[in-house]
Amino acid sequence: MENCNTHGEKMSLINELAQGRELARQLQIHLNVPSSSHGTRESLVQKIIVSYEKALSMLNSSSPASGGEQQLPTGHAAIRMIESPPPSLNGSPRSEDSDREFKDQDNKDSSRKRKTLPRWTQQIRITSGIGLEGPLDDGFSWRKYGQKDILGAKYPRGYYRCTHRNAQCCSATKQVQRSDEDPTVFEITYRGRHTCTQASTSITSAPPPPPPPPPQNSMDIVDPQQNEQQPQDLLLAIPQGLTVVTEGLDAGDFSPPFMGPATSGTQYFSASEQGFGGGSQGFQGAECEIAEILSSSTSAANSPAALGFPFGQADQNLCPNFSFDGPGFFSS
DNA sequence: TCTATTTGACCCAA
DNA sequence: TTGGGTCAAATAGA
Repeated sequence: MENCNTHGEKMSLINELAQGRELARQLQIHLNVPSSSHGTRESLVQKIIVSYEKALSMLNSSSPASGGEQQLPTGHAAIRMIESPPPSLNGSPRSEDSDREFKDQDNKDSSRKRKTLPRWTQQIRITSGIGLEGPLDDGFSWRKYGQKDILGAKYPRGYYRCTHRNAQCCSATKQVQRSDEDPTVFEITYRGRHTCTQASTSITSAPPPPPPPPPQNSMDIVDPQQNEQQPQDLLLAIPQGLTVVTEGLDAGDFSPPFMGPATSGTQYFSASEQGFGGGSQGFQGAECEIAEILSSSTSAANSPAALGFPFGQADQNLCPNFSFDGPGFFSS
């Protein structure tokens, strides 16, 4: 474990730096996109700063000796990364642990600790007519468990967890935050991975499409051309054409090079209704499996390769239909 | 009756 | 101390 921690720190550091670089690239791209919102740029700058500060903090205080816990001294969003440092190590016991541990018996290793789950973000832009009902439907059953106004954000953030949380101990959650700068853009932050089999079960009856994002470092690029869409209309009826951008921002355990530096820059998913229907099932099923694979690999895990692997393999072994390119995102 | 959503309160991390 | 994340009771809808 300690090794993992030490190694983990290193990885975290690397990830932070790589993330910073990625974000800088994104920013660069955004700067070249006239229609890119100011807010987006700012948020990128923020992320870059945070990222580098974290990296510096790690370096400064970094005596890996500190076994475990990757607390970031200066305390910013210490959050993120880390797949599953056992709660016990993670410290901060307290009533919380005693209480919750009890309740969250299922997800022991990811208890309710906020920072222990890997996170990654997708930005989804609704460009035209895909029905947007409730939370963006990514193929999984989510149950809303909360909503909160976020400081500085125009729109409240919705909190969702996997419907099968109890039944199948699935600890996946997601947060949906609509961009205040560009209401057509939804930032979806996924946490944890689906360990449930809902995908496979729901598949039998014609369900929806695909999935959440494989953690990966990519970009959040907004299609300039789509920018003209009107929020209201879009929200009511989104014809077809939804763009999804993922940022593996917080997936500390995922190595940046995952997608390959050159290509990772632009993970720009677009989906049409057609895309939804087709391949979605397989995708979905695969996704869940992937989640499992990831879970295991990440917890074991230190090797980026191991992380990248599942996708490539899953793609072929688990489900031929698995593809990021055609994943639908909203089902109706 | 069951399931999902809403919402106020609580707790934790920063 | 504050903001974010989660819980759980109340409520609504199927």
